[in-house]
Amino acid sequence: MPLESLGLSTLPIQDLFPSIRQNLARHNQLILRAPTGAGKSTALPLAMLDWPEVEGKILLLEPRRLAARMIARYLARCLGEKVGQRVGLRVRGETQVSAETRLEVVTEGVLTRLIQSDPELTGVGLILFDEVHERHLATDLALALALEVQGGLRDDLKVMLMSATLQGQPLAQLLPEAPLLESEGRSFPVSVEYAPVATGQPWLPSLVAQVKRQLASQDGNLLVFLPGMGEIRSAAEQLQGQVADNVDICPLYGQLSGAEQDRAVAVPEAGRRKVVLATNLAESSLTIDGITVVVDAGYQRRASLNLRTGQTRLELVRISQSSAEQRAGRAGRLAPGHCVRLWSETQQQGLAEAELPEIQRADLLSLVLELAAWGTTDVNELAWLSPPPDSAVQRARALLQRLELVAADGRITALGQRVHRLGADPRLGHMLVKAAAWETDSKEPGLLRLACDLAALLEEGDPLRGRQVGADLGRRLDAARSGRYRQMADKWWRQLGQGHASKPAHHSEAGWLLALAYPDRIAQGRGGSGHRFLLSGGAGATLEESDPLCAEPYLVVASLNERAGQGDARIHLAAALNLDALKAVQPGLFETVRHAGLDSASGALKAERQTRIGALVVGRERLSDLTEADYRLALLDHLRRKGLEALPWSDRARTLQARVALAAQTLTTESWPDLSDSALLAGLEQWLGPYLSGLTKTGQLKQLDLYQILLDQVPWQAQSLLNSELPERLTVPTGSALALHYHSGGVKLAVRVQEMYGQSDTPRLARGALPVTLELLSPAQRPIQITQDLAGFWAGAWSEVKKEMKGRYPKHLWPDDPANTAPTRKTKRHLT
DNA sequence: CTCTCCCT
Repeated sequence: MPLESLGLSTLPIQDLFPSIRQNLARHNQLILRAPTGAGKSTALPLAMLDWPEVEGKILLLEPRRLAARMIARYLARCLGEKVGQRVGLRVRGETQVSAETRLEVVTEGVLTRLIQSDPELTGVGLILFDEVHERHLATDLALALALEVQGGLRDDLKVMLMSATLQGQPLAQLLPEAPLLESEGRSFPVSVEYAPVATGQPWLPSLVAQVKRQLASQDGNLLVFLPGMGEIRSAAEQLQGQVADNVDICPLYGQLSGAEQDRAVAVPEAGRRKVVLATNLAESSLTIDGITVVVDAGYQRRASLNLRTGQTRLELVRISQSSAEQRAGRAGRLAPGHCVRLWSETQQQGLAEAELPEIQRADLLSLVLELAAWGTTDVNELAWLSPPPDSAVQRARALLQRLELVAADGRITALGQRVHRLGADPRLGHMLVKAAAWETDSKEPGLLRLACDLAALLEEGDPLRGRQVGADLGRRLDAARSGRYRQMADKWWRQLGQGHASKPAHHSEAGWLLALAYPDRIAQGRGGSGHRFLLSGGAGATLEESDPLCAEPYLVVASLNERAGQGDARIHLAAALNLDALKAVQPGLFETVRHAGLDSASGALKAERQTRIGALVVGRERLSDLTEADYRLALLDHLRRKGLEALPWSDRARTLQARVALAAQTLTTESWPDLSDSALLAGLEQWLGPYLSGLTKTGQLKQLDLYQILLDQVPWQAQSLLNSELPERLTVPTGSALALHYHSGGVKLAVRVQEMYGQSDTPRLARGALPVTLELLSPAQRPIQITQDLAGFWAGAWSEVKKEMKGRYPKHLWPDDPANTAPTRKTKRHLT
């Protein structure tokens, strides 16, 4: 069809059409760089409907539901049709496709599901990935699966990656055979001004001043990029009353209602101007028309998984160069614009080229379950733009196993398949399926309905966010029973709810239900000031001190945020937990262990039977039948807490540690034990345990001969090699056997220079692999020279040293050719 | 002083 008739005649992407067609005829992979406004997600897919090079259906992938819906509507209108005719739409909760549909606009998560249900993607000829540069987790996963389909089952399937920028994106590395086509965008020049904030100064006041300056000096509307809601509110307060009457201040962030967002996006009435204070939302998700000036603070909040604790933390970080460019571009969509950056040109060079892709920093629980549903237990089997980090994959798999969604071999279980089908977060999905089963078994009505309400609340976000109402989830349940919350909860209830009550059980059941989703976030009050808690996963967490939940001995924490550099995480959403109720339904969470330990106050040994949930001790029973094993365990426990320094180290034992470490590097024909501090601490029970027999008090640890115990760890053969090649002492030319000083990097010998006469070159150990660092001393034991090259020293610096020594110690012998002089410990008088 | 998305 003629594009002119669709009002798309002037789009830059058209110039590339002949080239795209040629390449589609010859290749099944293609990379297209096209900035905003080129027409890559509008004119291009429409034109493709008529191209003979494209057979079958076209899938256009969008990262966001809103964008997918708008594009589908726009394209259908261009064809004079409704969505669901030639142009279809498939997003969560909305499917409009028919037999007539040739082009389906879908979100990335939907493609993943399509591939899982039909791995051959029957009828699909081409997949267009839009906005690949944003590198969402869903993009990377959908792409990896699509390439798997293409490589293994469908070599006729065509895949095209479309990205606004290639800066820092490994697209060509992943698809080395794919031709790379580049299109111009359609935008106006944006002048960039660097206005750095003085070091050590808070940046918000500078930003407010800049906004006022730009309002005075430039025409049009301003878009200001800030990291979060808090900064936006504070900036709005500082600007209020400080700007002209015709200027509106419009906050814009995800948590605002649709109407409030619309106000920020709308074009102001004639004679009025606006300042939009926005988060990252305005960088890619929302377009605001009529912006001529961008003021960029240069920060964003970014979620990353903390591998140590398994919690996600939100950090304030600098944006990337690529992101800064996208933000600046927002000023040049309709006319030439201006951008002020609150950093310097030097700092600009220091910014990362692109954002770290989500797959490299996010919690991978969903990703690993999606892969298991597809049948992959080894993530490295797939081709990734950036591979998911092993450590995060292992953590995700461990939790999925704990939730019984995957088996020990990594395969998905029947329960896992049911949870996957729900499309909920795996933790919440587990809670939903178990709640349905419990309601059936216990005949207690409304458990499933309550679980559905809780899951919707946690997936869609806190309806009371930002208000000072404490962390209690119960207070939010009523606020989250309408609108989108209701829609989601109803969907799950329909999937699982046959024969279940439609009225939710009481709030007080929320605690144990949530423990099904968050077994690692059961919290126990730490006593003392009352707002500090310990989590079953081992980390600490705190409530606001005024929060009524502080009075609860146990909580389940549904949402918390670690703060970089500060100790405990802050609890945002939690429910009180009745431990007895939890034990009745989830006895498997509780484990019983015999624990022996030394009372830190009295030093006396005590043994108890502890009931634990992960790191929490929730019950204790004193035991009186102490055994030798108890003493041993208690002493080991004591050492683990105090560290290796609590052992009676001698110089000789420390030296042995260093000798064995050096032996492992230089004498590789033998195998050597790892006697490093970290290995010793980790393996305390194995190497030290046997020597603790008969000891009953910490004071008796002093009796241990650590040198001998460590030496016992070295096999006999290796011991004799150690003694010959890395000896404790070295015999110098005078015959003195001097102590060698071993350390992690090598070995040193301190010796009076006169004792080295007659030695022509540096002595070497470990079959010559290790030169001895010589610290040559004056007759008064003062250092003269440190060298690993004795021959060089004799031939070079010695003549100067000799002169100085002669002046200071005239009674000693200072020869011209020390390498060929007899060594001595004495003065000249003794020689004559 | 909680960023933003997504799920047959």
